[in-house]
Amino acid sequence: MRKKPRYKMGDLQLRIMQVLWDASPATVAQVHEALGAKSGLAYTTIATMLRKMEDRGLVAHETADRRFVYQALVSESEVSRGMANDVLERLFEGSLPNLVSHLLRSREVSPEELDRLQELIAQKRRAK
Amino acid sequence: MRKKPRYKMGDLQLRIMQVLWDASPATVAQVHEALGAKSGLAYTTIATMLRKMEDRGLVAHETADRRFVYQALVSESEVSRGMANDVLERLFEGSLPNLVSHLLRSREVSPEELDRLQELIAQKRRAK
DNA sequence: TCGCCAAAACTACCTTGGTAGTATTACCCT
DNA sequence: AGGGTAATACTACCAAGGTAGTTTTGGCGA
Repeated sequence: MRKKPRYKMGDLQLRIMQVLWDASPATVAQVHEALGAKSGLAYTTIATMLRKMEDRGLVAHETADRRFVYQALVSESEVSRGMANDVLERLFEGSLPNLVSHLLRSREVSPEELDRLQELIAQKRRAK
Repeated sequence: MRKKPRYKMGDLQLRIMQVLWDASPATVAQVHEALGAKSGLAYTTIATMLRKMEDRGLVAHETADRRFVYQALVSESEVSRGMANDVLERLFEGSLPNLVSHLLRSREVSPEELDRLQELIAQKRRAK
């Protein structure tokens, strides 16, 4: 059986996933294109990475027209949840307020963001 | 010169840092003790790891009484900030509300936590 | 049919984290 | 002084992420 693919991944892998998340099935060339511009990575680097990611169950490919078309197997949502929860557990004792408190102290937060946060809380409260 | 130590670290490294954060200067044995109980790691594993971490500038040691006494060089705060901001930037476009929204949807949040969150927002608003 | 070309396959190498065995050292006790 | 012992130093390995060159393959156009 397919084991749960670890949401944990490196930087390049995440960048690749992001490409796949918004340009759903994509060829190696397309992924390379989407990243390569600024990153200056070789085509083969992307191809190798995609193959490794397929081994880990993060993506899958099918062949079309003699070239591989890759597709994400894990959703952005799962990965985000995984990584966010990970930080939460590893550093903030699983407490969302602890995390938020830290972040409010250490970064700029616009009034609009505060509004949105407040709205989110209120909403959650209502949903309870 | 000593370059900015990357807050990014693996699991064991973080666990070791956590020990150092709350038992400030500690010998290898003490760190091992603090972790070893459940983890079953070899003494030398901890020693090796600490040496590697010293190379990366995460910790420093001095010798006392023929053994190394280690001390964290980066604060929990810095590391937390670093890792939290990292997730924020990499996955939530740097938007705290996006992160919170995601987390509120994907995990249990007690009423007390909601209270605390609300309080944090209000407080931040006042401080503005 | 033959060769070119693009894409995939294979191979290789480096770094870092993790894990630990073995060797060395140095102090202290008898 | 000699030996034991506890700590560090050294060495080795493995896995995964990252990076990319080289080889193979297969289809297509001349």
